[in-house]
Amino acid sequence: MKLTELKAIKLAELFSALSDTSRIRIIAMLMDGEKSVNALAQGLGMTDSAVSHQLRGLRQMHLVRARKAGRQVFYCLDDDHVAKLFHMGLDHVNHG
Amino acid sequence: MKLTELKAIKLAELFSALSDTSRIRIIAMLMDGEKSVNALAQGLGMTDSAVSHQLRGLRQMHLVRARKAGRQVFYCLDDDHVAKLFHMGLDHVNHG
DNA sequence: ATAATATATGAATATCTGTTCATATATTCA
DNA sequence: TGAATATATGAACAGATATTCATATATTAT
Repeated sequence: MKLTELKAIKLAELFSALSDTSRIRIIAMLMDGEKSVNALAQGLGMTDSAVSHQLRGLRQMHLVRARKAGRQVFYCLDDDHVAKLFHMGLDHVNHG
Repeated sequence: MKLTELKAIKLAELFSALSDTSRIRIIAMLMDGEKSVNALAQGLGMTDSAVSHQLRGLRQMHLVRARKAGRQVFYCLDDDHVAKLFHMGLDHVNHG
């Protein structure tokens, strides 16, 4: 298959965004609907800061989207593309 | 979504396997059919050693499979699951 | 057996990555 | 305005990772 160097880099970046346990768990939580940074941090046993740092990367990859409400920021999955990728990955892991 | 810690780790490992430009390009080449280690190295401008190291990781993740023929080893994608993940990633990158 | 070839592997190194800690920004409340 | 809260950001450090180089293993050919 033909693949420009740029696309190869973009693809690697996309999968990199999913290549960490913390981010995987963030995305899994967001599948139940939007959550604030703190709610995510609480749910995952991480500091707000660590979660915020990770969300930045996910945002840049367009995997999550932010909505500001007062002083909170609620994050949700950017589109169902993300969930599809996630589930397809799970299928592979579950040895499908 | 509920996700055991083990599954989260497995998922992250799977996507990690796709999180590097070299491996992405290896997989892209293998979409055209099986290739020897040296053929991959030539095609990618990498050393045989570097490619071999990466193939080991891809093998352990069950993303590629090896077939030995004489002193050569031919690699191919393990199943079409891999190609599907790859293409779905491309869709996202191509902003679908 | 010896040489040559294809791949694999281990150690070393340079780079990248995730978390922490301190601090900044923004918003609400008193 | 000033205190409190939610999130973001930068620097620094520890741990992971990809490549290189040297070497090992396995197979074929002479």
